[in-house]
Amino acid sequence: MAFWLFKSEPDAFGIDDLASRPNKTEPWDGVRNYQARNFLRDKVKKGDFVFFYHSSCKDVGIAGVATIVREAYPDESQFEPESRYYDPKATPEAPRWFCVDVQFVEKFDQVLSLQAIKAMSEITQLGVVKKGQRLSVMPVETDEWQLLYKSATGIDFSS
DNA sequence: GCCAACGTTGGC
DNA sequence: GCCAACGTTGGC
Repeated sequence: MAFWLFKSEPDAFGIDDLASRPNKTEPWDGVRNYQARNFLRDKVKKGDFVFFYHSSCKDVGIAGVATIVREAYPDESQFEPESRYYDPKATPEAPRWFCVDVQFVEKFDQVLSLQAIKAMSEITQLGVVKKGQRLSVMPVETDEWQLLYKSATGIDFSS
């Protein structure tokens, strides 16, 4: 079991949107960066946990937790010419982009802000605090997950 | 809206 | 394979 951080712009799709979906589940599609794609395709497994991060908005930071309920499968939007995620070089026989399904677990009472995360001296590996890491899908070290979760909720994380 | 930091593209 | 130009990301 592993831990991840997924970024999304809440104006487009935020944690409240995930919570209101049928089964509180939604495909995490539209990832169009190869390094992030490789994580999704090869490393993200069913049962893994995800910090749902809100970017480019008023309250930037970790908004809550989700879990992986379906592992990598081809992202349909790459085949749809009208989609903003359309990729003319991708075919169903040779898909280039993948998605996973995520399910809502919990929303934090308040967003664990980027500012607060940066202020935690123990958090040194997380991509959002490191210079030049703008992946939309990134791994989270287990010990840093525990610290961040405790900081956000006041309780120890347990699956 | 600014702009730094990346990633991708394409000519050579 | 290099690298300049261009597009995108994302905090501020």
